[in-house]
Amino acid sequence: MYELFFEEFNKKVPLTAEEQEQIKHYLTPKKLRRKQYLLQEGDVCKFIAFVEKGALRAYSVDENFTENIIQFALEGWTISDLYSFLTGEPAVYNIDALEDSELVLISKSAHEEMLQTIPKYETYTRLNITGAYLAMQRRITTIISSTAEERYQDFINLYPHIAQRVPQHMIASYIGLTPETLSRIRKKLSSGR
Amino acid sequence: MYELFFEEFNKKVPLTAEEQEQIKHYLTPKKLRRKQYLLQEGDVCKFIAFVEKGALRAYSVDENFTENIIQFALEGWTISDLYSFLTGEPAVYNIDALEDSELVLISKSAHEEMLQTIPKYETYTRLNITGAYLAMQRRITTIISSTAEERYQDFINLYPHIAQRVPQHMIASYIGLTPETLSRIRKKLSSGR
DNA sequence: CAAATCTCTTGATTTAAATCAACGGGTTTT
DNA sequence: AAAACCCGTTGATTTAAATCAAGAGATTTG
Repeated sequence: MYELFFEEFNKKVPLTAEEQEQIKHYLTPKKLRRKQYLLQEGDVCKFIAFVEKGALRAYSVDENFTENIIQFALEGWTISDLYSFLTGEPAVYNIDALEDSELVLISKSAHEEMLQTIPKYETYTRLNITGAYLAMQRRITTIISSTAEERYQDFINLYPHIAQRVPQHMIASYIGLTPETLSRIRKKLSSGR
Repeated sequence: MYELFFEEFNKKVPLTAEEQEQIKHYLTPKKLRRKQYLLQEGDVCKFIAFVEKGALRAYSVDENFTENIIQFALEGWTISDLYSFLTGEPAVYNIDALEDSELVLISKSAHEEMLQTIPKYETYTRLNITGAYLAMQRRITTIISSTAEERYQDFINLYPHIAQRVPQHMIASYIGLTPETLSRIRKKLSSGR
């Protein structure tokens, strides 16, 4: 249990066996069926979820019932409405499972206690958030300065594994396009380039 | 010296007088004239800069010599090409001063040594990057799901002080518009709403 | 297994924003 | 103080992407 979680943790900050045991006590496993919610808009986000298996997404829904995909999380990734988690404000995102999934949950109290008592957990947290920040900065740069076609290419290069598992219209949303536009871009790319 | 830096630090993580002294040894002051570069694309970013006074921007320049503004930093904010700083890769951004500015620089070695030896510095770093991450997520959400007009309104609400000090065409770039489009949006907003 | 729901595609049309171009007022710069 | 540059505005035109609409396979669900 928690194999992948600790594999990823050790990649960032190597742990002794004892430290690993200590951290285990703060973790909670959770299984989620496809289409089940982990979090709904308006609820307070009470955990950070690490994906051991499966795939999730975070998204908002606007006035016209259009879904805006904010984030995907496959195996080895972490997902949460971090703003809600940190501030206690109601979540602005929904998070649900795109496939049957297995998660490792870190509750708010577990998170805070580990930050206070396990220095390596703070380092782990810092490295995680730093990585997420850099990925997001890249995403903004791409969105602001690239055409639709370039954005799609960039996405495919960066996340080929996501492209294979996730419906196309969600990818369209993630890169800020309508499904129709993405369909046409793909057609163009596949045919005469 | 370093008044604002420590004011902001203490807001996030309260320091004793001794800790403050200890940290001071790792800091370097730097003055920058308007239009001077702090960092040029291609150089390795060797510091994190905290703005005591003045205003800076980070931006890239594309094939058509168009500037893409990635970030503004006024008093109390931090600016850097974090990817370059952390990995040692050449910077993809330029950073220069929009006004005569006074900075506090933290070199890479100072940063790493403080992370190792001063737990409160790691906490400070974690909180900083977390805040930057949340701000960036908000920015992405706005860009992906809002019209040009909404993006501008959002910017004005969030950063009224930047809007007052920075040329309009840079704000246009920051929110992903051409200067002409922003000019027209402003006209529309100021007249008949 | 039939119905319902998803998902992607294609076509026609509209629309928001970019592009191209020119101008006038400011502000540096020399 | 003249020249050069920077900045915002406005107009005409183009273009990329959105919207509206319909249909055809897949897949899920009852």
